[in-house]
Amino acid sequence: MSQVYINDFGAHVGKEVELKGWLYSRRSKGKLHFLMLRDGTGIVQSVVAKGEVSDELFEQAGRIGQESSVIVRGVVRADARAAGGVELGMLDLQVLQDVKDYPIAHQEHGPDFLLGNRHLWLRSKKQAAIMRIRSRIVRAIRDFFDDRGFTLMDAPIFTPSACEGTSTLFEVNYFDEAKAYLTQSGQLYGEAAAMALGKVYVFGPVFRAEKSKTRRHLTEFWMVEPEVAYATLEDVMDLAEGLICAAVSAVLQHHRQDLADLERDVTKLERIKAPFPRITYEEAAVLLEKLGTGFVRGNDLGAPDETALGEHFGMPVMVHRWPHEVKAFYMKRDAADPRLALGVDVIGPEGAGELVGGSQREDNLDELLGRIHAHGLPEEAFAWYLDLRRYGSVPHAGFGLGLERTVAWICGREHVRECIPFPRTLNRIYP
RNA sequence: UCCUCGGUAGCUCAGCGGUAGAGUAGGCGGCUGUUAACCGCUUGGUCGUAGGUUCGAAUCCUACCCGGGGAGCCA
Repeated sequence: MSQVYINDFGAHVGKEVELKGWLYSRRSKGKLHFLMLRDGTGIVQSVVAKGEVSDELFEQAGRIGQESSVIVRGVVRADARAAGGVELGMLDLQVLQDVKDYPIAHQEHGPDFLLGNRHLWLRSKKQAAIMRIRSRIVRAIRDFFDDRGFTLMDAPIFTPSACEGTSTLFEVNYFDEAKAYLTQSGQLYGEAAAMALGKVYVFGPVFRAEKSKTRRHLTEFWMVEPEVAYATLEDVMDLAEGLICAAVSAVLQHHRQDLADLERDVTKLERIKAPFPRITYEEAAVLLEKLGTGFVRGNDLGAPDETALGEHFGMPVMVHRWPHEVKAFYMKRDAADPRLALGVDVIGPEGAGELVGGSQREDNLDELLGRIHAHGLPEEAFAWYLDLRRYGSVPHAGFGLGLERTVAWICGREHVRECIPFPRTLNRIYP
């Protein structure tokens, strides 16, 4: 007899199966034990009745501790009294390891405790659901780009200098003489790749040594960064819109149970459909002044501003054409108004914050050189990047989407640190 | 870096000058359909650390350490 996974139990009603997993929890009632078993694909109730199995097995089923590893043989049966509609009538129990004093109980725990026990916390129902959804979103992202003829062009993690010249970087020794930095963005390399392959995307971890400790920040997180030759700002706004819709729809299609376990209000996800509202920074400013968030015109959007915009539209909203002062040096200016940069932020609803930041890139060599100097950046570090404007420069654009923020939004989680297997934050590098 | 809140049993917390508490987890016993099961009993503590005030400090004061949330910056 072969192993059957819990998420396939529905197709095995009436059959004898073998479940290989762990004891999630137990409720006992005299001559009846209800063992909640998990195997990584779900949780199912297994029922053991005294008299139907050996006394020894019954006693053992009532004694083993939470997270004991077990192989259970039994008959799958439909029963409305069981959560999920099916349960396993236990016939035999093999205990690989009987566990005592598993640290994480089925009760509220504080974040410090849970994060310190992240290696175990991942076993809990909601955390497992988030990880499955994260995996699905990654797959949806890759499918989205692969299906559109993009080439995956991963950027280096070690870089000789800052990509954007703004964030604080993690410094590492690169053998004896050189210093290297952990990348904060693959974008500049993505631009080189786009000049070679046309449509590309970079997908990997990035690192920020900012001393940020908020529910939206990690020091190590994943970002997908498409870059498209001959594309305009409007082109990549379409692309970002399509990407977000694809991710949401893939999760809705494949993860109803996980969303239910997370108590996610799916009606809010079901109405995420293109087109997303597109407003200029100026229009956003007028709206924010009306909403009274304390927004100061000319500044970047603060977290309360982003939340207010998200709530106002109930949909990801694309804010484009920003004052160039608040945006990065590589963004192209708007020909219609040179005070504006051709950048776009996609702000998620429900307090998700900035999911995407993108722009049309400056493709003129002299403009870009001037911008690098104006920002006080070392020209020599950008020599290769400037070459892209010397040899066949073309209009091009791209964006970066923060994976954990997207996962947090779709899963309805408050903290991005629940949305990556092992989060790295300002105060935490363990486990 | 700044602002703010907190650190008491394995965990979640109450206690806020006068004998260290509850729930939960763990242990023992009971219960044939439980859904965070329930009922009875029970083990479990350098009250973050170091000073200080006081007859007496978990409680008040000071410093430090650790963590949460937020600002700035960003995805």
